[in-house]
Amino acid sequence: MMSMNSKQPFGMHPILHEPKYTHLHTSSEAIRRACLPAPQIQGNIFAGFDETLLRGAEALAAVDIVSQKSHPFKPDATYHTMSSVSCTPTSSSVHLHHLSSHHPHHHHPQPSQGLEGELLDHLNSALPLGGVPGPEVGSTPSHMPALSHMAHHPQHMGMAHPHGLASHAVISGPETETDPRELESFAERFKQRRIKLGVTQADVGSALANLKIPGVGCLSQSTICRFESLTLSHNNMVALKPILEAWLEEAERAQREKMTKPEIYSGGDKKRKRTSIAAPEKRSLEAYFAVQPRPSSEKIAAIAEKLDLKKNVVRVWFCNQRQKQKRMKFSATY
DNA sequence: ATGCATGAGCT
DNA sequence: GCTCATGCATA
Repeated sequence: MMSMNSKQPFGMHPILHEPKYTHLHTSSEAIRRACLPAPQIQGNIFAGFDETLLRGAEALAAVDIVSQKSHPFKPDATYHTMSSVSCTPTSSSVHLHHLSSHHPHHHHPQPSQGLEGELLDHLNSALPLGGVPGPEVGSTPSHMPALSHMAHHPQHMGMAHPHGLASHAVISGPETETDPRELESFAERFKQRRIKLGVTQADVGSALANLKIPGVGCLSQSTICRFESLTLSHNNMVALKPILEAWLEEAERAQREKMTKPEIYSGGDKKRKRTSIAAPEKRSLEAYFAVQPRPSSEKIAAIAEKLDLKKNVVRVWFCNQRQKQKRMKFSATY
C-alpha cells in the first residue's frame, strides 16, 4: 500500500495527442541540442572516463571555481532572463545567448506586483473557479493528478516546428500559438493578471480542475511557476497555454460577476525526502556533465562511487541536468 | 523559485 | 535507461 494516491488517474492526455509528434523528435532534438549552451567540448578526449580523466574533470571544476565565476555554462542557474520575480541570489541574470543570433530580445517592463484595491483584496477570499480557499502557497491538495503526462510522445516533441504541431487548440484559437514570442508575452500577461486577481500560483493550479476540461486536472504551484517563468519545454508551454488561458478568462469573468452582483459572493503519507547534493559534489558533476552529458551506466557508477553518492542519484541528476538545458529560455532558439 | 524524484511511454 | 511532464520538499 503506497502507490494508491500517487499520480495520474487518466492514462492519457488528449491535449497533446498528436501522432505527428512521433517523428518530430529526432530532428528537433538535434536542433535543440545544437542550440544548447554547448557543453560538449571534446567528448572524445574524455570519452573513456577512467580515474585519471574523472580526476581531470574534477580538477576542471575546481579550477573553475577558484579562478573565476565564469564557466562554460551554468547548469543550475537555468538561463534566467526574468528578473521580475527572481528570488534566487545565485543566478542574477546569467544567460548565454550564444549560438546563432543572440539578439537583444524584448524584456518586459513588469510593473509592481502589488494588488491595487481592497476590492480585489476581498475578492480573492472567494476564489473564482470554485473553490480553492487558501490564497497561500501552503494549500496542498494532496497530490491530484492533472493533465499530467499529456505529451507522452516524449522523444518526438518538435519545437523546431513553427507550425503543424498543436494545430488543434482544444480551448482557444484554432491554431495554438507556438511562437516563442507569443508564449513569452502570454506568460507575462498571465502572471500580471493572476496577481491582479489576487490568486497564487498554487491556487491557479488547483483551480484548473474546476474548469472541467477533459483530461485536465490540477497542476502544482511548481508548474504554474515554471510556466510563468518560461522554465518549461517549449512544447509544455504550448500545451499549457490554452488551459491557463481558459482559466484566466473564467477567473476574470467570475470576478466581473462579483463586481456586478455582490450578493452572490457572500458565501464563500509519507514524506518524500529530498536528497541534497553538496556543493563540491555538484561541482564535480557539472564538470563531468560538461564533457559528457550522457555518461554510460558504468561511468555513472564510477562517478557515483567517486563522489560517494548513490548511483541512482547521479543518474537522475544527469537526467535533470539534460532536461534543464532543454527548457525554454531557449536562448538561441530565436 | 528550484532541486531532486517519479512514472509513463518509447527505444 | 532515456526523455518529458510534473510534483514534493525545501532554500
